[in-house]
Amino acid sequence: MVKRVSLKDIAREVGVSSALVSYVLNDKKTGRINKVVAQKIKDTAKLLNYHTNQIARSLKTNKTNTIGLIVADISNPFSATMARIIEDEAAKKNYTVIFGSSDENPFQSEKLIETFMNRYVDGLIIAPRENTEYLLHDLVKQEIPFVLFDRYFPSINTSYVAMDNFKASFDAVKYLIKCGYKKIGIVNYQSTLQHLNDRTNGYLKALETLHILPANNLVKEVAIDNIPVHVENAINELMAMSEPPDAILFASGEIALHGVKHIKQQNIKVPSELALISFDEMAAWDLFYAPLTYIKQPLQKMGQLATKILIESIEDNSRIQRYHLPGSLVTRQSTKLPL
Amino acid sequence: MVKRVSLKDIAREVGVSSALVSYVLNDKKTGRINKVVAQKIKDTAKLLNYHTNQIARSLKTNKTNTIGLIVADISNPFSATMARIIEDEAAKKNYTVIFGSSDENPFQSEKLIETFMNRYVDGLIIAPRENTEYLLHDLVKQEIPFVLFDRYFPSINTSYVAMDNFKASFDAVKYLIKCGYKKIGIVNYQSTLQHLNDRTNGYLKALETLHILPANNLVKEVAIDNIPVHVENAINELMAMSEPPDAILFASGEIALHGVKHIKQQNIKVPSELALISFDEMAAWDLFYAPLTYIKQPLQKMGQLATKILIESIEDNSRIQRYHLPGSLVTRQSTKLPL
DNA sequence: TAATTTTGTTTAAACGATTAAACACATGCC
DNA sequence: GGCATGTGTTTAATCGTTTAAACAAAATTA
Repeated sequence: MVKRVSLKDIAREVGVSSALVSYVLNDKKTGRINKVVAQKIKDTAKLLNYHTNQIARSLKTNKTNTIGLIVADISNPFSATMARIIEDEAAKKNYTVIFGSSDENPFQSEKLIETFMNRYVDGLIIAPRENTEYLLHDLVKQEIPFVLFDRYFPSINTSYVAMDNFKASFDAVKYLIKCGYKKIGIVNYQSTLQHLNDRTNGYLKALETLHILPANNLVKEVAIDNIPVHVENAINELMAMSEPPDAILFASGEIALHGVKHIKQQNIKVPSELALISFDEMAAWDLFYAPLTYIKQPLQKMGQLATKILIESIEDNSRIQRYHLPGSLVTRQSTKLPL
Repeated sequence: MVKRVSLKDIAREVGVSSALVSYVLNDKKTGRINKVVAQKIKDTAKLLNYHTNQIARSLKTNKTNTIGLIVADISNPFSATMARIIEDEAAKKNYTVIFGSSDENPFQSEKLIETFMNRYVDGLIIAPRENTEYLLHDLVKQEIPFVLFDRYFPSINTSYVAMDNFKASFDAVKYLIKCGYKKIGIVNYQSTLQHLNDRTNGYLKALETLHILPANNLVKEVAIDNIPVHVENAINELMAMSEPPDAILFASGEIALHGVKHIKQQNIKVPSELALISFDEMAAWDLFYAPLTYIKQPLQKMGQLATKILIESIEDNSRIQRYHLPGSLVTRQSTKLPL
């Protein structure tokens, strides 16, 4: 690699000390510096194609202007979209993003956090996986700024940005009932994550509120170790019931993807035999013969807010902020029109 | 933020110089160091929860163990999948990835490269956008290791990893002909990018080889400024011809997505009235009533190879390597069976 | 004119690691 | 006993910035 230009090189060229060059290029002490000299320094910097060595600056200032982003898996559309929004928001404020996929694996999460800390990221944005509270407690103790998004732990004293999953679920089920569906099932992950439980709870609350008996066996929870198979089984079990559901709420896009594939294969007619609603927006919903009604997460807002909160807490050490943003139900042909 | 433990802290604790601590923790001069002292240093490091300050190390060694990844848009599935593969491969070799989306915008590309260089990334993996040859020439001149992927410029003397787009297209068209289709159209981007031209060229070559007259107006090129609308128009034009095509090859998943949506809306029957093949694997293909036949890119191999080549050229300054990896055609219901 | 203030710039230490070279001491050899 | 060699550790410079403090000269004030 070609040797890069340093402050010293500019200083030598202009015939001043490198301190002065630093002051000029950082617009400090502007009142006192000779305008002519300042201009000459700036010109020379441009001429020599000087660029700050961020590494050296970081070492001195203890600030890297870097955010670490930890998602479940950057290759899934939800994470990727989030990454893009965070990237843009961070860039606006002059931060760069390094990312890692935790793969729903606690060791991996720990390793990522360690890597990021060794690189002295200024803060972290994390979609935490199950059973990683201990890691977050560590972060709190070390006073490292971080913000959770999508998922959160009520017990941990930290900022987060999530959708109001309870209400989104509640509203979706209310809509199904309004359409005339009577037996509504849900397929969710088997998980202790609060945001997923909120989805089931919102579903149950809606049934209760609207005086529909929730049949226990209409709630299916699938293990994350082999989603396609578990989802198929869940649907088979639901449809094999003596009184099978007339509508299903899928608690994530991933679950719905496999669910819809299977339903299509089984020739179950949507929405006449079975109505469907899914969490998350996906391109795939549009290609199904009955485009899915889905719960749209406010990704843009979530990403921007998370980034904003993080940078605020990096820069002003501000207080904890928690948001449950409203989702919106996008109604389409996988559900009938309301009665 | 809580003060972190440095080499000096360990040195003080153990009662040795920080140089010795550095030697021990980096396993250097192992032959000469007193085993007892070495162990004590290691124990103390663990006890104090010491972690190398990568910033300081980087400043001294001029090595950041960081790779900069520049994709068109991290939120699109192709880029995101690639990012994940590169992340994993890089992590294995102890590199971290920072990413940026160029948005098919040359200023943005330039800015990203600059940002990454200021952070002294050890090398770059780039899916370059149109008209950015000048940036890459700069990188070559500055002797910064980089590898292109997906896209490449024949004129630039650099390593790259791409699919053999020409052959993939050729094979897809050959397959369509084998199935009995006679009038085959293609919808591609309007672009000077070699890998996209290869797709059209492979298509043309296949028609020529198999003695099918290529009708010029069966080749449609859409501007990237408003893909959905341009794709709709292209399909409308194709289908309004006196002898409309009986098969269409979509040169990207994005184009196909909008194409299929429109075809479905227009009630054109697939594959009886119109057969479809798309580049790229997408979850959406499975939900269409006639799951798409598609050209699967060897993403895993491309990502791993690109990362491997980059790290090699960072570490051993190795020579240029260029790969055109074979794609594979996954045949499904959007094309009839071969005659 | 001397003291004080202002203006413009430099000095030097620091951030936390790496590493060549120096050093001190022990051991082996003739 | 003297010299070379080996063993174990330290010294000190360096990477490229930032920044408090010092300094020198010019301008202002008393």
